[in-house]
Amino acid sequence: MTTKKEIVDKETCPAQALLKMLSGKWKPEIFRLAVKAPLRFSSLLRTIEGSNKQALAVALRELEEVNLLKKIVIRQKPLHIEYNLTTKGEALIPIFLQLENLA
Amino acid sequence: MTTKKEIVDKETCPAQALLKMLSGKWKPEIFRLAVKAPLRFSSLLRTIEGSNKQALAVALRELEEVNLLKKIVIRQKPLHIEYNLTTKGEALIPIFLQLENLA
DNA sequence: TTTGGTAGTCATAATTTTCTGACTTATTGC
DNA sequence: GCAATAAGTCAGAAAATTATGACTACCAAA
Repeated sequence: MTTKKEIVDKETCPAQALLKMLSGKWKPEIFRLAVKAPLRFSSLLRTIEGSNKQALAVALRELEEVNLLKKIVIRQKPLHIEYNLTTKGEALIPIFLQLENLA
Repeated sequence: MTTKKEIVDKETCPAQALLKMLSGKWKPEIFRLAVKAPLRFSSLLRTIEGSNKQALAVALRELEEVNLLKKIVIRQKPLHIEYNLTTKGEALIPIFLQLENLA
């Protein structure tokens, strides 16, 4: 059974881990857009107002490192790269949706 | 029925709101400790290694502002102030616990 | 009305994050 | 090989966040 103990155990606390994974100015927004559709670097740059290449590159890399996004290289006319939610990323969606019901 | 649409709607996105409410160096840890027991300023200062008055004061005020903590003034021998989770704060616990099951 | 304890505030300094703009790599088609 | 396009990297500058240490507010008991 799951108890309050777990949320209180510093080393394992999953909430702290999640907050860390999604910390930073752009990661939440990138994750949110990834729920909608696969991401492309250049369109992300156009879509996310006020962002810049460096910011997005770092955020995408970090989201990849924590296994929320996966990078897919598509060898085509001009090089294409797509970022998709991983299984772990998808698993967050129903949890986040529950936040709807908070006052 | 709850759909992906909601997590994708920028203005209302509850996940973004939550991440914002708990952003910053100390807020996650303060929230975590508040799950265990009511908080007192001075003991928090002793407990959270590396923190300082300013940091904690700001974090506590912000957690209060978003209605995750409530402040209770206890008029006693020396002034006492307690911070407790609000109903909204309590409501987050079961949601956070589900994060246990993520890879 | 002074003392002692808790709970802070405030201005400034240090640190961390983020931004800007120039430069690099990779691939395809000519 | 050379140009064009996508996807970046990098160093230095700017901005935002966090830390430090001195100071203040409040209350109760003596």
